[in-house]
Amino acid sequence: MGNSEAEMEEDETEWRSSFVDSAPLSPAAASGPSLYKTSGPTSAHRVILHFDLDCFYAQVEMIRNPALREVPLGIQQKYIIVTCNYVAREQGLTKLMSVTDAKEKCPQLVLVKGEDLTHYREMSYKVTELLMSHCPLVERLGFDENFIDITEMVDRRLTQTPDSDNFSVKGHIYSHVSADVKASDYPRLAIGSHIAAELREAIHSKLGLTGCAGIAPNKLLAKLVCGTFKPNQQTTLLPQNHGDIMGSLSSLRKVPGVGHQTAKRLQALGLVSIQNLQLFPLNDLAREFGGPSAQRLKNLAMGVDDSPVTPTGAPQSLSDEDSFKKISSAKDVLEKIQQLLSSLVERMNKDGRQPQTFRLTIRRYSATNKWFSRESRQCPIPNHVGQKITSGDSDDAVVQLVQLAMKLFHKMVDSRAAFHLTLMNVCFSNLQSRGAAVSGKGSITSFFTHGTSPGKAPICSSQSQNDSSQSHRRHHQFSMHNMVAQHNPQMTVTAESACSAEAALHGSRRKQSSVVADEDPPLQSGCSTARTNPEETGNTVTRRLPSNFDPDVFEHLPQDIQKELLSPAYVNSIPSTSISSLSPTAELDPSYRVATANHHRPVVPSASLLAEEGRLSLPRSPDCKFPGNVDPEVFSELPPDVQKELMSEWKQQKSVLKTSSSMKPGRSLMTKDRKAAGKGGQTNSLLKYFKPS
DNA sequence: CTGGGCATCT
DNA sequence: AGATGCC
Repeated sequence: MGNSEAEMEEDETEWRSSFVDSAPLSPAAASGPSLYKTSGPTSAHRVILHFDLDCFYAQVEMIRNPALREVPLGIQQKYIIVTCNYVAREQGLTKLMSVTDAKEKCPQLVLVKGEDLTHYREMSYKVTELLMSHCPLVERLGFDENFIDITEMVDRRLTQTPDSDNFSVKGHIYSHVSADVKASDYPRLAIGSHIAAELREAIHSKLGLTGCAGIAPNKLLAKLVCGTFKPNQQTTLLPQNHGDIMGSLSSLRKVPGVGHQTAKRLQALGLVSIQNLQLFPLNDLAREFGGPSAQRLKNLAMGVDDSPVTPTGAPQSLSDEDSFKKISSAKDVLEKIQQLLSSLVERMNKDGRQPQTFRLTIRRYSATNKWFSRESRQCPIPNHVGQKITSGDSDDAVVQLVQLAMKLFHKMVDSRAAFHLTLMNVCFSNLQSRGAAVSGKGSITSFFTHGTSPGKAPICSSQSQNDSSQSHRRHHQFSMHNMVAQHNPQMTVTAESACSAEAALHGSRRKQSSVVADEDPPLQSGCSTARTNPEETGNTVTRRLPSNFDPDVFEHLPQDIQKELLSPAYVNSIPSTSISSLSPTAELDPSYRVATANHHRPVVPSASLLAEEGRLSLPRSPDCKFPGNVDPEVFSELPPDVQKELMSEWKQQKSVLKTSSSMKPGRSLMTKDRKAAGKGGQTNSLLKYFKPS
């Protein structure tokens, strides 16, 4: 593809505007041209980083035991080497090699079992948080990769960098010799490369990990270019080489987003190479994949990827699984479930959120398709069981969950007949934060579960870290010191970093353009929300309030209730009548974005309080339905304990036994409000994934 | 002798 | 619930 730079850029712009989603361009693209249109075509583009840690599991193990650095090391899961260090790679080892093959190639190979992901998971989240402390738009991809949208950070630096003659590009430049490239022609990529270098250095100095970075205008290209120099190096992709890097891929399967199945279907159409797909008529492609998927595939082949960097919150599900040669007795099933649940419940408890749904997955043995065909069944978790998880009554919780799991198991497997399982998985999902609101239409019916354990969900207030220049140091008692200080004694991390990371999460599901508005004043017209949303121009309390909120009521609440109402999960669950820009100082201010309860009744205190007072707010729960012969009025007069018991029994009948008699016509459970409740509730507790233990 | 997670879409 | 995809 001999496209000149300008042509290539034009091409991509036209592709974008002519099809794909008609969504507006990225915030920077929308706000950029007015500020930077003289700086060339690249100004309208995002700057995206992709980070990929080098042989991540092996690095973690080498940190835990430095002696391993000098030997060929493989991380073993069952019979597979999932990754290995570079000493081992020099001897021909690769990822996902069987232990047999690996030992053959490298008899002195040292193996460490890596089936327990705890340490990797913890370190993984430390990396994500460290990145977030510099820039809130971080999206995780697996445990060892992160995307970062640094567009706004770049733009900010650009305005502060008067001297465009001193630009340089850090690290490699794809298919160029750095000296041949005039960095000032690509000021934003050049700045991006410096930010990438700084972030890599931060990860190295504070966490002791090395990794690669790719700098490009979208996630696809950033990921592809990231891998061109390994390990522990970084590469910037210039616009005139977009076509080159796509063309360099040896098969369509190398395109992120094209998996085994998609590659097979493409091959059935005669498409094997990138160019095959680029030239294939969209209509024909759409016949096979449907319009949207076809468009996406073609775009990918062209190196076009408009998908945003979507900040990853706390995980939406926690699961634990084990594979094995054979389980074929009910007793073994029960023991395996118990073992899996014990560890999962512990993790869930540390998370702090309360799971509403439980799922059991199995894989049956079959000579054909051995690693395929998983089956699962799921059901709601009775509230009193969920509370045992949250409250730390783990043993009891496990006992009851095992019962649930066995019921689900028997829905899939007739244990009177012979069976042969090779995998079991237990999963908690529909995770509900303490303080998360369950909203009916228009009103917010909230009930707070939990009550104590203040350390679990710290409410953070802070300001965002400036990306380079000035700093307003403000120290809060925060958890990041322990977290980062494990093996590197001299490092210090200010509380603001961690807090800004947390603050970023508050806005994680917000429109991207509104997320970054930190304390740097120079960013006047750069922030599109400041212009478009009049709510954002004012900082007074009342402007932040939803219209049905009464400030007087709020003021008279106990302080901890106020805190609950201000918690991010609760705030985020509000239908966003006002989208706040993420002002870090606003985070400090208790009056920052106040949530409201339905003001027809008093502001709802915590569920524990309600329960103690004997007023369980049952009818407000959307997935709760009375059997037809129960009078709600009568029910409400029952003692809370009895209410709870009845409720969970009904729920269990409906979901597990699935007897049609107890299933009332009308709405099925768990269908609405998924988004509001689920998404909004999760951000509150991501922090726990960043804390030690 | 092909892990153990996670997410999204349908 | 399952399929598919990412690591």
